[in-house]
Amino acid sequence: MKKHDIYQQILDVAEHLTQTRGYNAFSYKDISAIVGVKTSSIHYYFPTKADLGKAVVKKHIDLLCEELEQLINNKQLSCKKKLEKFIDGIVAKTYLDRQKMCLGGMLASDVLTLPPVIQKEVRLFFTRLEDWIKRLLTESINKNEFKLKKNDINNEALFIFSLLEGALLLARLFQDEGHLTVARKQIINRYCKD
Amino acid sequence: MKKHDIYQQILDVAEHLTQTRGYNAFSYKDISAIVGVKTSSIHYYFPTKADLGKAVVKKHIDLLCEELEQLINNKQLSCKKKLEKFIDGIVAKTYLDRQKMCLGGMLASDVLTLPPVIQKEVRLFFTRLEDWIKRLLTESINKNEFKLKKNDINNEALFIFSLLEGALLLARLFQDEGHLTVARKQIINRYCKD
DNA sequence: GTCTATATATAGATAGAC
DNA sequence: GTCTATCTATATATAGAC
Repeated sequence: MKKHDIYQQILDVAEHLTQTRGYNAFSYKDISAIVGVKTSSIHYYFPTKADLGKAVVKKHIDLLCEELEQLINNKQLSCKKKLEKFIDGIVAKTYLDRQKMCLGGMLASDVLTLPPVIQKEVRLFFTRLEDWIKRLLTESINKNEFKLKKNDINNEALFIFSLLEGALLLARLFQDEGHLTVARKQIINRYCKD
Repeated sequence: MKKHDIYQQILDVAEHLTQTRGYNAFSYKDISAIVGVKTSSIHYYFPTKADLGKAVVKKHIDLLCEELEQLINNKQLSCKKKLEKFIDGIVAKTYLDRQKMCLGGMLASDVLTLPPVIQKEVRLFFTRLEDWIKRLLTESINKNEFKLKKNDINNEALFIFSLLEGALLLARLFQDEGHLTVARKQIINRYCKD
């Protein structure tokens, strides 16, 4: 049962504004101007801005996790290929798409000003992504693909996301994809020298 | 010739609010409540918020660069020690100090909403820091300390700052210093295995 | 320099007609 | 569902008295 079109449009616009301007730097009026409905109509779908913000992150997580599930289950691909596609997918949906920042990273920087319900969703966003990476790294060990010890998996996940978030942030600031290509190479070469 | 005490207090409070809440999430009223002067008095020192924001970054850069200049000129220290002190200094002044975010990183996430004059200062912030790191890496090559090629210096600087900014962002989100200890170890071990 | 008072704009949100 | 109209709060900013 698909929600109303306007509902989805509002979500999409709010997502885009969050990723470009940040949660505290867009208003219902901004959405109104783009979608073409009055702000009171937005309140009909999302009574408060916290409701809207929460829905944005939830939808974002669901879509992303669905894609990642397909990727990790693809039997045709090596772990290296999966890791490459993971990184390339993120870059394609952020920096390369109108210089958006990562939704989670954007909200992370505003974390102290966010309604608690959104804070929780942001942490969930990264927890889900980190869990995915840990599954991939585990698979790579079992298949003898990556040079890596089981004990290191947790720290490697922290490393990968720290590097990616920072690279996305700085690539956007300087409008320079270099940060991202460097980060990509560092991550890939780290586990597979061949 | 030292500026008035209130002037400095306003700057300090604005700096702190920027690093914790972000540029768009604090107001003159917030500063007023902490410093104990009316908002109109703040306008006396900083006519517009853009003036205030610019002054905050400028002062921040100046102080930081002064410290870094002393550090790099210290003949007693190895390059490894200098790099360690660089990282530890940043962490001490951000995450360990009331869970502040890096000033540059915080403003970088808001970059599309900032007055152009502040955008320029934020880029300068990172340019200055990257220049310092490049000088250190060059010194380390000349002294045969780090395993590193001259051609790699630019990319290594991008790598270091991406990793640090991302680690600061995620450490704060999860209130977990682990991201920072992992980042520190990755950077140090990268250049000196001993 | 600091204050009171005020101007102007915008924010999130609600009531009620259609 | 969408609108008009309105409310209340807050933002940045200015004028002018002290």
